[in-house]
Amino acid sequence: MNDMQSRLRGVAGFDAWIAVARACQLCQRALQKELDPLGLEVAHYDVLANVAYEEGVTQQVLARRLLVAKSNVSVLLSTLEQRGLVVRAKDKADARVRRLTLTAEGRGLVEAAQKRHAVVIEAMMAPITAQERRVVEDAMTRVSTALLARDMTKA
Amino acid sequence: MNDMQSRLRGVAGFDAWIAVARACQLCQRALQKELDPLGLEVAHYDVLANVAYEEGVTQQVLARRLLVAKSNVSVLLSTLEQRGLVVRAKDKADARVRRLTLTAEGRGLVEAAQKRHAVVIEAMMAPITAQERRVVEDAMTRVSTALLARDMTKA
DNA sequence: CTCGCTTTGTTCAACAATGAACTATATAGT
DNA sequence: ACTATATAGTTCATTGTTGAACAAAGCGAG
Repeated sequence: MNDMQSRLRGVAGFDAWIAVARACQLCQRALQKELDPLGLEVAHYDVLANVAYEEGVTQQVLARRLLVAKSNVSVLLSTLEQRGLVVRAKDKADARVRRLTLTAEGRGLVEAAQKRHAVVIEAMMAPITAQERRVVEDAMTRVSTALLARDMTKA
Repeated sequence: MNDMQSRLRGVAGFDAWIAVARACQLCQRALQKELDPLGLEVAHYDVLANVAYEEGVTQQVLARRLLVAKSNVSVLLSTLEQRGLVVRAKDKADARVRRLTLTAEGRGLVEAAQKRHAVVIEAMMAPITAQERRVVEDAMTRVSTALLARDMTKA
């Protein structure tokens, strides 16, 4: 799916999709490279950035947002907690849920990471006009909706 | 990077990019689900589809196209060869390279898979106009170029 | 109250992808 | 020719991600 000139040439939108998938893959790598000096994996950064955005978020919500398995979130958070970047606090109302917050160190790191993330985004979006960005965002949002609507995403 | 409402709100193009990444992730899942009945992983399908497109392609070229490690291509092909879908033939001119071709069974399978792939692409692209598709393809191509140009992708 | 059913999070075994080290062939410079 | 360097492919140890099974806590209907 990443690829490729693999050819479904007849299918409308195929070439467009290949371009999207390719750009995505390359962006992932670029971001990883940018985060390397911070000793941060993209997966860890994703978690931190989301906790930064919404302090007190739960792991389930995080998993759904990031589109990763909740077991994975659990493991990622164990690491981040051990590194002293995140705190898992028991919710008072519901003893099942853990509310996630950043430590001061975590906040510092995520801010540094976001600066680097911004560099990547700006560099790769530079050749795209504001209008194009709007079209892309709009179109991709509808693609996601279409995929979710048909429930093409889960067993 | 997949995510998220994680917020670099100030950065132009960030939201657009999030939409792209999310759509990508969802598409990946949708395709996998569609290929499940054929007993085919997306990674294997990617390889088969590329060999179908260019018979006689080499593993290195394949790896570069698919943006995966060549060691991975090697393993994937071992599996596919054992399943009788692909043949690795020694090149006569250069004894290092293996030329890849599909068996009759491989061709049959990849055609079936492509039909299913087409279903996914068509479903998700349905709500996007032809003009939008052009904009998206064009924009994403430039994004890839920008990322490659700065060599933001490799150590 | 309590018997099911759902939800949150964890653990674990299986597996897929990676980078590094390696073999073997080929090519270029002297 | 001869060494050095580059390329094609494989192998292997490591790592990240997943799904299934699980424990613990809440919820809802009788």
